[in-house]
Amino acid sequence: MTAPSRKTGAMADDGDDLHFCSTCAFSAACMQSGYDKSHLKELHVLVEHVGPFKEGEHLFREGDPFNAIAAVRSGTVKTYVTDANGREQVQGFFLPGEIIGLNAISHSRYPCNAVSLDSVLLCWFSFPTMAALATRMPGLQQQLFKLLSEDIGKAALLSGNYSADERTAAFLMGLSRRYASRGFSPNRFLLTMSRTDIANYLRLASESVSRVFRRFQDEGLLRVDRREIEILDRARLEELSRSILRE
Amino acid sequence: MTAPSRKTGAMADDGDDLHFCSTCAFSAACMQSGYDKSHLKELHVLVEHVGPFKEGEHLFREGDPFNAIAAVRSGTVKTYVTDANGREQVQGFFLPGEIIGLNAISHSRYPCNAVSLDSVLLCWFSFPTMAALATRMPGLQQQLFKLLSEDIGKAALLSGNYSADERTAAFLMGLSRRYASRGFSPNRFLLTMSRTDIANYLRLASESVSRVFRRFQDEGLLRVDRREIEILDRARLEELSRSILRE
DNA sequence: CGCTGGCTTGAAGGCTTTCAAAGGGTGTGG
DNA sequence: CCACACCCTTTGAAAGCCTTCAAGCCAGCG
Repeated sequence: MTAPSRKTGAMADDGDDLHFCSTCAFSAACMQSGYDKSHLKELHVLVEHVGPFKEGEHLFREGDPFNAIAAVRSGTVKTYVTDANGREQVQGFFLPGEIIGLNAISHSRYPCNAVSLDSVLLCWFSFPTMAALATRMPGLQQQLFKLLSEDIGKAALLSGNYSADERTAAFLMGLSRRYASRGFSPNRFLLTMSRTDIANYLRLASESVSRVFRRFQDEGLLRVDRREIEILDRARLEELSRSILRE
Repeated sequence: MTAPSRKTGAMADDGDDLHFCSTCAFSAACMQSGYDKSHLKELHVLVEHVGPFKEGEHLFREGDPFNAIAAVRSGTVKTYVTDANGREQVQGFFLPGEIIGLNAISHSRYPCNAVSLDSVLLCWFSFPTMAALATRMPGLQQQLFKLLSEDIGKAALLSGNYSADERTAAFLMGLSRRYASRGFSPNRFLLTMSRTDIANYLRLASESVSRVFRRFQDEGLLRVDRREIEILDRARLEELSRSILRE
């Protein structure tokens, strides 16, 4: 699967008039044959390219009226809620090609905050428009069902009572796989989030994340230099994360 | 919202030829006006009533080919997976009117086991058929999106690092509300699952569940007699579960 | 050069688990 | 109808893992 023709500059990799970014979660629905150009065009027309958002800028906040889902085009997005004690609970990190806002469909408002961790570009899809189009494009409907269903499973993953080691390993292997599927190295990547963010996501104290990283490094599983990660013993990390990722 | 006409006997409360059980999660899509009888009939025709399943009987197992979702008509269903260490991880309990199998849509196979905790009757919906019908019934499509989206949120609820007290309180208040919405007493109900099941769901040791129940009783929050629960201090339990249930 | 904020490291404490054993229903067989 | 066994549940005590608290470290930056 080769990338579509690209433009250069800040708004790059947004595909041309009749093609979508190859990394987008909707690409399967868009690029498959069987639909005529008019359908493709309809889907394309409902996309609104927005950004760039600067680091720390919010894409939406809890309680904002919901009307659209978003595909990350570049950068990383963190979603989170603030609990009764004022503590931040990170719900997820979204890499390019991944979809934000699916958990808002059942409400009329976004149930969480979304903030950019670096420079972020988005494709914004009006959800009512997309749902209407889905009634005429079974492939699109199917893709939406699939994305929604996947997120149910993802949310269940970290709910187990796993050890700090298992959680951390699963987090790293998860990132590794997702980067790999975008064509990046699975064994060397940069963490775009802080230790605190990772800890809030894994439901650990940030000190615990530090300690696990340190120990993983001492045991030769990986190399950590600030936010730079290198996987050294993939097999062992897979083993540790097996119970969470269910391969 | 009154119940539809009912029959007596084992297969009771399945509605008549043109009405669905009023407690079913699809009732909103079915009973709303705006659809003519033929649509209702189509939806009704794709339903297959099955059961009763006896306690401990499996509705499906992890790895079984997926082709249908199910609405619980009566009884309680538990879904679970077995992790790498052979430990059971309970994913959820499903009361009458609730839908099982939504997390299977993204796979071709069920990603978990489903077992009945008591005598269970089901409405079985062929998912391909339902999806096809949804392209002609926007209300049905919307309802499916909504149910899927809700489940994402539900799965995220218990993933926080909450205390045993908060988890237990949230579990009880959650059950209370769900029973209440079905027309049962919110303050007195029977637990259909064992302490072990509750513990596996809440990610606690079963001993911890016992201890919390005991302490809640000593503090006058509730009365526990084996599987019989009576809520005595609803305000305090709501308070405890607030951070999980988010109001 | 010193400040700031994120990260790391150490030690003490707490909540939950684990291990162990007793209690109490339920069902079966005598 | 009673006795016994089985299993779920409850209770107690010790251990473990992670958190909390506290302080030091390091890179980036004004």
